Amino acid sequence: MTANTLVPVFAALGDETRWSILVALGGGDASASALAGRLPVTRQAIAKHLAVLQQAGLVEPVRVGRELRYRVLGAQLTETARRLDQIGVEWERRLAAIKRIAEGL
Amino acid sequence: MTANTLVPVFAALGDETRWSILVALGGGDASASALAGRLPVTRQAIAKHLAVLQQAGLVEPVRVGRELRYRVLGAQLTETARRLDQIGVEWERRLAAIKRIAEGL
DNA sequence: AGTTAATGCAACTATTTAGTTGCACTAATC
DNA sequence: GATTAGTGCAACTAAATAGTTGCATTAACT
Repeated sequence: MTANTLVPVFAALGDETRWSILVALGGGDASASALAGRLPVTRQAIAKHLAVLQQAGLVEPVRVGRELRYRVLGAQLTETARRLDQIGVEWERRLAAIKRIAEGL
Repeated sequence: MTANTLVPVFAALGDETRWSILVALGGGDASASALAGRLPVTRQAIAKHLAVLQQAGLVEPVRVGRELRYRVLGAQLTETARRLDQIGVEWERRLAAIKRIAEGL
């Protein structure tokens, strides 16, 4: 499921408007049209952002009648966090190792 | 120290070239010139990327003689991961709450 | 069936950004 | 002191991206 490459996820999260969309979605779901009513951008702009978010696996479409709603996938956020943490820890470990060598141990 | 707003950090991490720079730095430190020898981009491009990474608090400059080296701050990565995880968990919690309501409980 | 409200697609603009080349400056080193 | 290796700054190009408007289409509801 989450055989995701990290970079597009970070790229998706690196935009203020997309965060405001995620926040507007909250724990529920909403369509691009509905979101356009709450945010200061057009529906089409929101639709593009939702496409980016979906591509990154951060959001999932749900058909409800004639409207296409989206909901946030919190699991993808925690999964990304897990991997990022692992990378960070690894970096600290390597840095510590190098420091040890530099100190002539 | 890490009174960072998350968005610039994600934006910084949302670029393949910047990851290759982080990887090239590894646990050690290197100057823009040194990195230019290992990566398929010019020194100036790398310098700009390093500026972005520094702005995001992901990298730290270290003066060594006449050269300006940079080293990865793994702590910032783990800190970011911590906050991202928290957000993800919160989202799942809210989603679960809404589901409970939807199921008429 | 006709109207309405939603989505989908396309073209266009403006801004940002990744990358380049070129040059001036400065600090080591021989 | 001359050379060399490194940084800093500036101008420029090309590509990506955020945003817009406009129109066609389609599905729900009276």
